[in-house]
Amino acid sequence: MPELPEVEVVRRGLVSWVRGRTITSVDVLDPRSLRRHALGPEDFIGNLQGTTVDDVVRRGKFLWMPLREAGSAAAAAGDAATAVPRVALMAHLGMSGQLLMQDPSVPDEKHLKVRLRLSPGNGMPDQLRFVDQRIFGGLFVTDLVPTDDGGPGGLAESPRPLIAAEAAHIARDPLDPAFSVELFYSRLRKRRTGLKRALLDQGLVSGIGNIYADESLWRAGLHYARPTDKLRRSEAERVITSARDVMRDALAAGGTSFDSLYVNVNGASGYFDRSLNAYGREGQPCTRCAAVGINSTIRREQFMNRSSYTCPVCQPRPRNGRW
DNA sequence: AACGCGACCTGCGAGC
DNA sequence: TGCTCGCAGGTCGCGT
Repeated sequence: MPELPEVEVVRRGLVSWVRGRTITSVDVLDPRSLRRHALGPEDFIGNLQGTTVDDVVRRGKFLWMPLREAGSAAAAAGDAATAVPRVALMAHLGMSGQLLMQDPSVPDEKHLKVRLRLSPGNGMPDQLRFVDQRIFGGLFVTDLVPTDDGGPGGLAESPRPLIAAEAAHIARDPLDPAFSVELFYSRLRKRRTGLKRALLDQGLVSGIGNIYADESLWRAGLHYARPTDKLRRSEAERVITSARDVMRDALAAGGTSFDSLYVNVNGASGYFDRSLNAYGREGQPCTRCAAVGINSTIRREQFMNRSSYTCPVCQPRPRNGRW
């Protein structure tokens, strides 16, 4: 479930099932899914067993669960205020990762990689399973670190002062209430690259992948090759507003899924694929052009070794000297 | 800096 | 029935 809306669908599903539950045991069925956990499966398992899931947090496409240690001094003293989680179970879904809540009676999925057994929870499923066909995703335990990514024009970190270390290098995403267009624009203007490459750069704005980059650019009526250092402030604002709108709409539809690989924690697919205007629509009419009687078809081009979909009429390619 | 690649993987459909 | 090829919602790290 790759881009932001799909990861957020998972986060929302997960939080009601796992918050407050204790991880009783862990099965690592394929250590390749722990590639980013440097100390290996035993360490991974040891770090998780006996901890309690405090929350489920997301930034961009990274998802993590801050963990409370059962045996910590603060917890033993009953001092909830100081029992602040210091570590988190991090998940990145990559291209094909899934987090599924399953009853123990459900047979193992073909690509089941890691199984977490949880303390009993009022009839809720007792297993959290990480399933990943292509193994580009993974799980690992990491520290929670303070981050200062407000910067000029940025806002102070309000809801979550701590960020999982491996997600500290990425920027806020457009659905983050503290996302700053001002900061985005000032960073964007310093880049000398094309707009789509910038949108896909998680250090500049996170959560946007190939689908939502194309959809955001289409909504904003901007071409992917528009040079970032010459972009107008109004255009930068428009593409971010478009990204936010399209991702909110996608979220409301349960995300985008073309097949059973992209499902929520209960295994259900979203239906935003029906609302896509550019991505995957090669040869089909541009809906915006059609609405005003213009005949235009969506074009597919290779860009950054992947497909880009644009309308040649309402997203004109930049020409030298213009813009 | 920025970019172009290859690496990491499995599976599916198209075409022969 | 096979085979090869191209393609897929991502990220990281290496060269230049």
